[in-house]
Amino acid sequence: MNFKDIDLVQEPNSKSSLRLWIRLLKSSRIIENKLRDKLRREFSTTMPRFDVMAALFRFEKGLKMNELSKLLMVSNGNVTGIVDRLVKDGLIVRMSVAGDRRAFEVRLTKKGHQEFSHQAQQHEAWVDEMLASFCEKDSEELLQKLDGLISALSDPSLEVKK
Amino acid sequence: MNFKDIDLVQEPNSKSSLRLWIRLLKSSRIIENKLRDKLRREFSTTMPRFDVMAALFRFEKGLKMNELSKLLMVSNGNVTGIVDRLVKDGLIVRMSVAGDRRAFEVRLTKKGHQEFSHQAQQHEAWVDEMLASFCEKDSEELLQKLDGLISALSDPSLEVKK
DNA sequence: CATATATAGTTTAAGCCTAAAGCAAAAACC
DNA sequence: GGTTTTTGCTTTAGGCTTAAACTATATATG
Repeated sequence: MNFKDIDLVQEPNSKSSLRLWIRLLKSSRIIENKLRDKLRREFSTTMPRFDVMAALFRFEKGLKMNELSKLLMVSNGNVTGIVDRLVKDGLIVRMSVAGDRRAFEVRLTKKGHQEFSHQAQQHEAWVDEMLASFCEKDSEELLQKLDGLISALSDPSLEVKK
Repeated sequence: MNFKDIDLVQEPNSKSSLRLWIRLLKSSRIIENKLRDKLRREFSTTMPRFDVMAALFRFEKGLKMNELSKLLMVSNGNVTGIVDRLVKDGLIVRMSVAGDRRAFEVRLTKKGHQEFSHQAQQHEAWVDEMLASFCEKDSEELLQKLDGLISALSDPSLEVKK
């Protein structure tokens, strides 16, 4: 992908909601694409793997599969596959939960913890490099606006009718 | 997916760049998930299909495969598959380009145009419904900040080193 | 002109992702 | 206690996505 051509994209004169959504999608796609590229080149890993490990890094005691899937906002079955591969690579482990023979706790292994610590540091540096110039100016405001957006989106009273 | 549980997600105290990126990703995931759901339920279609048709709707004269992939910021091979399926469904056509036997122009068929017009109207209404309450307040500012972000991201001088 | 390089697009392998169906265990109900 | 419903997770089928390899055509270069 060549990111120099992105400015070919020009939005039509639509309502502000739609324009907002298109910008939102575009900015996160740009960042996502760059990060994916870096993760692959530098660490031979992917965003979904990184995301799972990040969640487990934060919740040291471990997470159940369904907690993981809620946290990452992806489907249940999706998590199964990613976790399978991380287990195969010795980066995480499934542990049975006392009192519930259906459930698993997933945790980082020592190797996984080490590997992720290193990756996370670089990852943060990349994000910083990408956003630094923007963040000097007015990141705090954008941050707050996005928070407002997120809570508006999560407000059940506004839930799009099922 | 149950969107009522999204507020379980709480970010750690990290640098503002990282926090900004996480929020950005989260807000677009919420919207993306809701729209995917609606598109599937109402029109039995997907976001990638919708995106391709939207691009072709805007560029009535048609687009070449590589133009499409730049516009949508996805890989070349990805577009091939989506276009294949849309062609099979009679919604778009591949037309040969005079003077270049490698290239194709892709265009909406009459059926595709009709179908998309209808979908686009609903799509805009959904986005509006989701974002309306937020947009009344301060969408214009957020819009401009995202534009600033996008141009900062697209600035080659800041390009993350290959 | 002949060769080299670049461009347009497809194919492939592997992973990501969803919805829906399925399985087993737990919880609720009667 | 026995039945029903719910919950936790996996499997499946099908589509999405990428990077890399590949084919064919076009362009540049000597």
